[in-house]
Amino acid sequence: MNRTTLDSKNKIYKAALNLFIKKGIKGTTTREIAKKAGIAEGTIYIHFSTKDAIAFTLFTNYMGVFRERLLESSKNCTNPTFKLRAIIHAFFDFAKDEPNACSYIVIDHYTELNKMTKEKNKFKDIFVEVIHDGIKKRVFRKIDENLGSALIIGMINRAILSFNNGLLDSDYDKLVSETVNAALRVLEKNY
Amino acid sequence: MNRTTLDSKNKIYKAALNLFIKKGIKGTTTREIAKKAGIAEGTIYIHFSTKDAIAFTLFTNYMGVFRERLLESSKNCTNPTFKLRAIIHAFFDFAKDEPNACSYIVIDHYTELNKMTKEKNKFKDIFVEVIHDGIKKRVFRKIDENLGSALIIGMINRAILSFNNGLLDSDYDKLVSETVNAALRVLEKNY
Amino acid sequence: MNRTTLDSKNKIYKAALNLFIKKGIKGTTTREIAKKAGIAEGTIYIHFSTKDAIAFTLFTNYMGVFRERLLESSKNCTNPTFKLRAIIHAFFDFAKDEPNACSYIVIDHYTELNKMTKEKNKFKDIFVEVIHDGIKKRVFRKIDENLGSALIIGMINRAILSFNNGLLDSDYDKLVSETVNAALRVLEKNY
Amino acid sequence: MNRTTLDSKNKIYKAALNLFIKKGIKGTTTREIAKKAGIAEGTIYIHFSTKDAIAFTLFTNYMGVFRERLLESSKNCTNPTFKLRAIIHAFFDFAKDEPNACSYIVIDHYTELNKMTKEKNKFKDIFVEVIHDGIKKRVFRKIDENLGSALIIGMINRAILSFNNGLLDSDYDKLVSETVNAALRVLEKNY
DNA sequence: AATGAATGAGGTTTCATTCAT
DNA sequence: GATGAATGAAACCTCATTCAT
Repeated sequence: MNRTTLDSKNKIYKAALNLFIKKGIKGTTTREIAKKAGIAEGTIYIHFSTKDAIAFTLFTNYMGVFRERLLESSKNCTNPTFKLRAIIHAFFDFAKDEPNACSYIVIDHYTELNKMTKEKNKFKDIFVEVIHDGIKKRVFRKIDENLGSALIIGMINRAILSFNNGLLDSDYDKLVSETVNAALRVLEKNY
Repeated sequence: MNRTTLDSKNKIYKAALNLFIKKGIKGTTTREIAKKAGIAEGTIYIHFSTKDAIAFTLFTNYMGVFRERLLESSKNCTNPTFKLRAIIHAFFDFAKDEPNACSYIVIDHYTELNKMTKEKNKFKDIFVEVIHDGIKKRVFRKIDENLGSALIIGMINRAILSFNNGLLDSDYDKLVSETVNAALRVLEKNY
Repeated sequence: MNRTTLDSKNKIYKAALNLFIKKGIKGTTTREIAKKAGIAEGTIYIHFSTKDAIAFTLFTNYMGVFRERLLESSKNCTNPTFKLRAIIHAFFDFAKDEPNACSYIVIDHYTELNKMTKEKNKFKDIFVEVIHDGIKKRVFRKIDENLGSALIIGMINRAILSFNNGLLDSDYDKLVSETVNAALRVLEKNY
Repeated sequence: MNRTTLDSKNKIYKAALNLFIKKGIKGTTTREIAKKAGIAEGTIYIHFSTKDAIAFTLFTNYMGVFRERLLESSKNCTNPTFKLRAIIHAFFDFAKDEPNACSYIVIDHYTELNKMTKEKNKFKDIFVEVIHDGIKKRVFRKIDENLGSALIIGMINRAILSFNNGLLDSDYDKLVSETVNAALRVLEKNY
């Protein structure tokens, strides 16, 4: 792949992501994508077989990046509390660095993306494992690990969503530490 | 409105809701709605001006019902802890009684519904008020009330979502009490 | 199916057939069909699922009619010579009554229609059977029946094609009798 | 023209001919031609101005070759019967040596090629002349020469088509001699 | 009120052709 | 000459909405 190819492809990715999170996948037209990307409509089909293929590839690629960042962030922690904190920080960092991608794969597009991906919530297992480990090490209280993950992920999601919508007064760092705090309150024994 | 009218209208509501939560609003065609409702496509336009009007009315109506149920459930509680517990129970009850409506207005369709309603999260204020009251009464710790609401609502949402997707082992009552427990851990002082 | 439906559908059939024989199936656009039929482009898709479905249905329907006319024409003949004559007459009659249909299913569109129909040349068997019978009855000379059919059908096809293109001076009746004569020369013993 | 040019051009001819007879001219894309020829799509336009120019040139070139072979085969025959036999043999030989070209110019693509060539059936005159001569020499019976040509050409076409489609049991030599026999039965006086 | 065929604007996709490299 | 990404006109098809019955 040469420079030009990458350029066009990336322009499409960027434009499509932008539009998908604002108007949904179905709600975004190829004409809009092309216009926003500054290319011809036909060019889309050099790089992708269908409009949905853009949506799918965006999802898959960013989910991969997201997972890696979560895993990377916590790989050196042995203490479950630190590990959980690291993952939550990484989650918020991703939301800050790649707000569109984060909205797209995590926050908003549940229904439309459900049709595309069989392995739903492909990052949930990372939380499950941390919680599992924390329980085994008696740092976390006994709780269904899947429920624990759901509660923590739900808090993070909604916190980011509310922040992005300007509904929160806190600054971002405060938001993160408060969410970590809340997560530990939910999970830790001595609370 | 006579019997027949109501019948047709209700059939449309039911069919549309069903399809909207599965395929999204944009992803659902009027033909599909008519077919599922067992009526002709043209009949839809006797009762609604546009397809989006169905989506909007569904949202508004159910949001009204939902709000009422949350408010009704807690109107006799003075203790913030009991009040919060009551609201969460009402939330889960609504999700059980009207799973489609609940998915539609609360859980899934953030992006598509955003376009329709300016007053986002029209039930969030109920949580905000309870938390505000709890803090004033020194039952809950000091926390940005909007953040607190976001965390609690996020947990509930994701818990219901996970349950509906068959990802949790717990039975429903256990799920509810665990979620209440988690919410109180997040908010109460003595945790 | 009410009047209107039939009207639209028939208009589409007629327009499409007309264009298909002139420009080919691939060479005919849905826009042209709609325009010639005097309907909206979208209307086509109420009655047919795809453009190719029109082509296929046209082929199947007319091939059915054509076969029936060949069979009907010869059902009362026992003498193979008479039978063959009757079938050839029926062939030419069809070409005269329904020149477009005849062109479409028999004469021109070999390549395009091949893709649509597995049972190629669905009328060849009628010729094969007559020849088979004629050989058994010692009226026709021994010849591979499939080759015999091919030769006769080939002559008829090309005769009609040449006539339609204005390349022949003969009037139609002369053309038919000459072709019958040629067919019998090819097949009969005493020639 | 150097070696390379010829190579590319010939690759295009070969690939295009192959695809045209299978899928039609309209049904074949330049991308397919390029792929089958093992060249880039743009290269086509170095050698040909349009896709249709390939189709037209293929037709014209092969028609020239075909005519020459028919003429060459019979140039030393004075006897009309021998001459006709020679031409039919040459026809079948061409169909054997260049099956794709033969399919393309003679057998299949009547409709699509009609648009390209004004002098239709550019080889028909060869048959007309032989028949004319045969009639004059009282070897052939009186028959409209154009009709006679149509009948003979129709038989040959259909015989080859049936053979190529595997519908005939005869071997090729038998097929040829049977067709010659049939042609003479149609034309010769003493039949 | 109910129907469902018809509409036509607009969506997705294809493809012959161009052009910078 | 050769490449293949880019173009954009035009193809096929969809679908919310209308309207005659």
